Amino acid sequence: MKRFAKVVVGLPVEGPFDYSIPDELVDFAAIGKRVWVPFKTRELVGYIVGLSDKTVLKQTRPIHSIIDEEPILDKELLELTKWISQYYFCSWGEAIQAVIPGGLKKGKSNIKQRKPSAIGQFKPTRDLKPTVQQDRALRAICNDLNTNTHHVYLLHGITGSGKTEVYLQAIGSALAQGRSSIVLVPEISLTPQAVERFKSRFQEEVAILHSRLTAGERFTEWKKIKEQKARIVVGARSAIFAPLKNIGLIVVDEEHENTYKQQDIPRYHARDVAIYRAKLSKAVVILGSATPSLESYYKAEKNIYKLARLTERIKEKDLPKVEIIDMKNEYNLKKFSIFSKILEENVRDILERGLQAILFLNRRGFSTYMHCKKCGFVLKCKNCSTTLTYHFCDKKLICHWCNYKIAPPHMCPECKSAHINYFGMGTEKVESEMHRLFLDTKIERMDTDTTRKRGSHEKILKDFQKGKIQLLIGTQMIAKGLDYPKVALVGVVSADTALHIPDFRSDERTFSLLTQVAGRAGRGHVQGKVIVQTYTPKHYCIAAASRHDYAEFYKKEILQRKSLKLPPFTHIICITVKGRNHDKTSKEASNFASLLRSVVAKAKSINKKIHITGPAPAIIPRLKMHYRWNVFIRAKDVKDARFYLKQTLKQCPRYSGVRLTIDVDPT
DNA sequence: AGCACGCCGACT
DNA sequence: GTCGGCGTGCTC
Repeated sequence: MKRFAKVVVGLPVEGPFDYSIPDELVDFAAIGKRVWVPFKTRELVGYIVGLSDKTVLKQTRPIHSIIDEEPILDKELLELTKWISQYYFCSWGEAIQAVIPGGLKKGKSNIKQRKPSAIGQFKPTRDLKPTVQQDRALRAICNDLNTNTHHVYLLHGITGSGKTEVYLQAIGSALAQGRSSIVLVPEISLTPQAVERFKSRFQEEVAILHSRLTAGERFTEWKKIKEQKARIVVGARSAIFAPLKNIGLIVVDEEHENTYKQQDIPRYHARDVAIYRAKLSKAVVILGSATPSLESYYKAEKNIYKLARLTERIKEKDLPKVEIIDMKNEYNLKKFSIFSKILEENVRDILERGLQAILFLNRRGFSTYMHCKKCGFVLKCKNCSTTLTYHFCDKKLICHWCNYKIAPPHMCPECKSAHINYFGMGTEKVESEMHRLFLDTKIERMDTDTTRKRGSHEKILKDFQKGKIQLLIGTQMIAKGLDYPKVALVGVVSADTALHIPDFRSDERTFSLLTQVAGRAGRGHVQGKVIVQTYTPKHYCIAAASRHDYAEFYKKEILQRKSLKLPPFTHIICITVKGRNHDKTSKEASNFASLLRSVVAKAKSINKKIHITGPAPAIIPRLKMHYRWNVFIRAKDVKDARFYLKQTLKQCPRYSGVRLTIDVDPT
């Protein structure tokens, strides 16, 4: 007779906790069900993760009630959440909270269901005849599906090479065997056009999950999946937790996107969770990208993943011509503008011809760096080669990785000119400058500020499609998914703003952003043109992107990562120390770092390669009245890094007035 | 996390 | 005298 239940709760406390099961509930208790339990002075929702006929405790409190008739979590999802809690340093209960729909966390057993709004009729489509390359990839994938073999495929395909058709046919094969599929897409590209391809092919079998669903809508989709009325799930990050049974295939589209990393607890990476979940159910994973992450491509090179390439564009259209403008030359023209002469002339020409243009700019004006307008030199850290950022409070340039500091120079260290200055600009500036230059043009800005309201995103795009907008200015979000035939020009106002973000992945992001942006021009019959403005035209990530050359970029970048001991050669864990008091926070951060160093030093007999850097101020050193300092651990094997961190956390005293947060594999 | 307990300073 | 500040400990 199982008289005790092991229960976890959605708080940052380790469990599980043992509760006794009252006689009248014994027959109904089951693993995966929610319960109401007394917890200290409160009553909380808990999750049963185990049943037992004994306990080591002298005294237990009873479960108050059992909420569910049927378990809401199966064995597989329980194992997955347990792994997440261990890997990402959160409690098991917190990991479970990420898996179930919002309303269920509050102990409700029935949420008012609502049908998601955009259900229309979808004209059925059939499989297209695959190209030779698509066919090669599909054969291998289907073979693994037939033999229940877990493999990860990296599908490296340039824009327009037909990755989606591969996904569709692989899903079809899985379905033919009665196995279900998950397709993860970045939130931003979950547009009606993208969803339509899946709905058209598989109709009612498809459930859609995204962040803009209301609680009722989400619950409707979740139930539909749980009751096996839909066996294909298309959704953003958290769709990886869809309650499907018998999963055969998981697709992670645009696998390099950092929106797959959740930025609050549990800080999981959906791509990595996907791979673990697939392992549990012997499923195939397809990671698709035109610009794969260094991590994934490296694993493909090492044969840990299988590489499948799509190098031909389906409609045989040429990739657009990319022109790089060296802004150093523009500066010598004396009169300074953020637009080069060539960009201005091209925009004018496009507008006169009645076509459309997109101007692209990365925001983040606040991380100011120093650069020389004459020779393009940018101040970097001598140890880490990350860009130094200017701090207004102590008037110094600081490295956010190792805390190296210098006073801002008055003269360029490279060319000795005095034209060295701070740099940073935003989309508003671009918009106002364009208004000044082209008075009667219909210009619209699209970024997180102008798309906060529900539906405004779609409205701007619709207006653009109808031609109500001639010139569209925006950030990341216009880089993806847009496919409008009248766009003949894409201008990148400053490739450098992305490049000089003080982060070791800034090169990678710049390359993929430029590659993606370049794919936006000339989708119709007009020949497209891309203009990229930069002070560093020779930088490999800009030069390689202009030639659409991933291999070239990868070759250079991977050497850099190797010499600096960065991913994929190491895993990083970032520990952030937060507190209200400036001195106390920095002091406790130092204390923590020293303790961590001593723990590692003591265990050095095993001679594992662990690198600890910091504390250094966080990129945003002061946020919401809290000071933030980072300590970084890097290790070849994450297990080692996790082990030493765990040891340190056990030993570390409760620092007064500060709080620690842990981010494994931060982005 | 969030709640109770406990130990010190400012006030009716 | 006691109200309330927040540092500390604990949750089956």
